[in-house]
Amino acid sequence: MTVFYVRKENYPVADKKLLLIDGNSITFRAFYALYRQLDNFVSPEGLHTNAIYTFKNMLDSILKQLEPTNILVAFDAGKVTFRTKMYKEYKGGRQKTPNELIEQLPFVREMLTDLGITSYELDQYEADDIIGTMAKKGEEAGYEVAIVTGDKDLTQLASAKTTVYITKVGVGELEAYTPEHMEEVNGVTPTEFIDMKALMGDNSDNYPGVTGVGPKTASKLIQEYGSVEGIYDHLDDITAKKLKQNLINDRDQAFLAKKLATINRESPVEVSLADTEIQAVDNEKLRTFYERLGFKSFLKELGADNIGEKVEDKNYEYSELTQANLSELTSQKSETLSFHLEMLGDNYHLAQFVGFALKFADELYVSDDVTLLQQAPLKAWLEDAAIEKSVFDLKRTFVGLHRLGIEATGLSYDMLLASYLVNNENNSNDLGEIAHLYQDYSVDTDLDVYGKGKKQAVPATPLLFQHLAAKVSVIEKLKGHLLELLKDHEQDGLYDEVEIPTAKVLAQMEITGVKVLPSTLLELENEFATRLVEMEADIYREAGERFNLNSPKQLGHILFEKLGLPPLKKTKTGYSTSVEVLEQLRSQSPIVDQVLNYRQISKIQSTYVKGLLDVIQPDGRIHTRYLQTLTATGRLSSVDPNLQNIPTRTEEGKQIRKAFVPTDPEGYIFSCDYSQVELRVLAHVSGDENMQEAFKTGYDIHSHTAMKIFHLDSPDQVTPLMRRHAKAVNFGIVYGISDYGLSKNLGITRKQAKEFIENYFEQYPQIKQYMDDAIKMARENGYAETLMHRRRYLPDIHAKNFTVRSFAERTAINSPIQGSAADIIKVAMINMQKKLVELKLKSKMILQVHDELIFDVPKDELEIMKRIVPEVMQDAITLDVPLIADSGWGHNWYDAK
DNA sequence: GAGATCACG
DNA sequence: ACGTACGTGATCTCT
Repeated sequence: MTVFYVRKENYPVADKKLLLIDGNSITFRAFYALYRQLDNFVSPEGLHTNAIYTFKNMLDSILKQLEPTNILVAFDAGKVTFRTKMYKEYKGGRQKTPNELIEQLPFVREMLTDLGITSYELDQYEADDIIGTMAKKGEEAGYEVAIVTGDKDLTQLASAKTTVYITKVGVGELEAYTPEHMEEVNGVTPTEFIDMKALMGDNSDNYPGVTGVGPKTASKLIQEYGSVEGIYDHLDDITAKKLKQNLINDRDQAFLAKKLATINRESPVEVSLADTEIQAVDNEKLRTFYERLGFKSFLKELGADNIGEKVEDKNYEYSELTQANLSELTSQKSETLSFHLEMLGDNYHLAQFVGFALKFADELYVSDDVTLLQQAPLKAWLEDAAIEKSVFDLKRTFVGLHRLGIEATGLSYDMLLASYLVNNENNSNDLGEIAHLYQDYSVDTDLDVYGKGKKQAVPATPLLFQHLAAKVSVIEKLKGHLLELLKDHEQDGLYDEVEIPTAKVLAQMEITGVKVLPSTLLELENEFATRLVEMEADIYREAGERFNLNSPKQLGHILFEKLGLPPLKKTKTGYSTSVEVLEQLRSQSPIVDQVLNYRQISKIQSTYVKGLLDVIQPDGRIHTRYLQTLTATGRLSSVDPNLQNIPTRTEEGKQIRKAFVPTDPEGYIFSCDYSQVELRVLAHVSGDENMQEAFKTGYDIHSHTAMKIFHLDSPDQVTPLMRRHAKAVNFGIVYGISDYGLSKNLGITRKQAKEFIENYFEQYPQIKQYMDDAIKMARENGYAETLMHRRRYLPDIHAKNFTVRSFAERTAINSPIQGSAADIIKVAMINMQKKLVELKLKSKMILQVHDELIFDVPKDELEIMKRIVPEVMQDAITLDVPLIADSGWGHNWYDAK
């Protein structure tokens, strides 16, 4: 049987649909869609394949949506075209297309041929012109025409018979440009769109239009006069003087731009409509092609007959361990093993044990009886430091085993941590999902195996055992590749000396937990409950009715409709009632303040008082989990509960901290935090002499900045307001400042904010240099990097959309700073833990809050902790400026300041 | 399950 | 002209 890639039947001409694809544009999009996966998509022979792979996925999605009968994929032929002859700067000044992308283009075309799809390029012409010409041919022959591209230029071809589809963010979505949609978006028809472009010029194609004319003016002019020619025929009617003069000055440019913008619909294309008929798939060639590129999932799609033995077999041969045969293991020996402990659910402090799997000496063993782990020889193996163990999620494994009375050592490889360092974009912690990232489909996701929500359940034994066997096998299978990637990224040090040891420290912290007094929280609960009832009553009285205060919708109705306050800001769904808005309305009605107060107390009551009471364990302690492989910057996060956002900014909120106490009733909560760690990191990486000087001398950095940007001679002249402003600028710098953001934060005008920033850059010139370099580096490398080589990929740095690109640029500035600070405190934690053990102290590290470490300290260890903690933290790394850590202590967390 | 809000660094 | 501060998690409402 002949196989076609898409449905092929005999259609009458009227039902024929010609699909024209802009091959370069789609390949380009495909490349950047999986840009961060560049290193993971490499064929056995070393060719990058991310664009080819994504192209195929996009193609599938396009074909499914559009169901064409004929297809042509058009490619650009080369740099020299009739347009460059007309204007030699055409498309000049563009960034060079990466070689990793160029090398993939021929393979995209080869794949198309194998799939039975015609592709075509024409010397001297662009893909656009081929598409324009073929669309015309199609329309004339009575076909329905669909064009797919990532480039809005082609929308000028939209007509009653032709729809232009623009790919949206993500792989599959298309936005349909019909003539009607064009008018909605631009206010002009597809043909008029050419004239609009002629006036505006095109930055990315590098040709100018008329000075000072953007989309708004262009659209207005075209709506009025119909075309460029029309405008110049009626120049005298134009009243705006500047605009008129610009039009006169740039006349030649406008007419040239129109020629450049117009797609040539009469190109000498040698392809006929018959040539675009879909051909039979060449299965043999396609299979060879997929094998060559290492596309396992596509091979699978080709069907069982075609897969052969290339696709991984999901049937693992394993032995089931039982009480009866466990002793047979005793004679076995191995210096390394892979191990997986399966628990159902995220919270491994409480999760149900499901089973385990281990692999050593090429043998797979599985069991659903975790008590076997507590017996010989398994317990001894797990506790033997000389046996190196590979796992997925070291911390989870360590804590799980600890619950079984096993103190694991020799845990040396963690697939989850390795994968997070190599690429932290995908923050899944599912073994299956992560394996899939590396093109290994031999293990299913937990979602597929266990289901979710109410339907979550452990499957029948053979299925479960297969899953466990698959997991432990994949840990071992991908190990070499991941370790190699770490080396390539110069991340082996970060992995071995920072992340792996951090996981062990965190496991210890989580297991220790922190003692929280329910009695203190219960007292607060009563107090707040009374106050909340009173506040509610006051608000209802003021509002004249009862309503649900927690519903922003109902509150918005009361404030902005019933009471007639001015709605200052809107959200997607209605009026905004956020603090930002309410603070501005304070003076207008007493209800506003009442609502603000209510909100504050209500938050503390539900999230902290009640929330924490619910998670105190029978041992009287709270055991959070730190997520080590989640954030984009390398920080930790804390969940179930989050102990990194316990209130500190308001007095009522702070009360919560009184419930956090040391184990020893006479002991101390000891807290030590880095002073201005992010700014110090910035001073270091930027090498800015003025800022370094400030830190070296020990000035108050915000006052120092105030002196600098307000041109003062002495610190005495700095007013509190100046210092506050300077502080906001310092923070803003770290976030990748903008005048708008700063003005909003400080409630000043944009102009003032701009001035602050300009002064700042004048005074700290190397910081400006750092910011520019950070963006440049990210553009060149595709990622930003911390002091310890932690990466954050920033594919959006190439985005055309200003907002999207700007966000990536700010991230390029911020991530190395925030991330390096995160690296540093991790080192401090490791050294601190080591020190506690070395000195045989009973004090425990119990919490980390980004720049702060908190300890549970017995009474008689306070003095030594006061000496060693700040010292260890300050010595975690040597920078060009000193690191300073300040300590505080007390009989509860509230007093430890 | 998404959106709004607000707690932290 | 574009429309913004960087990084998180929990709770509540409402569809």
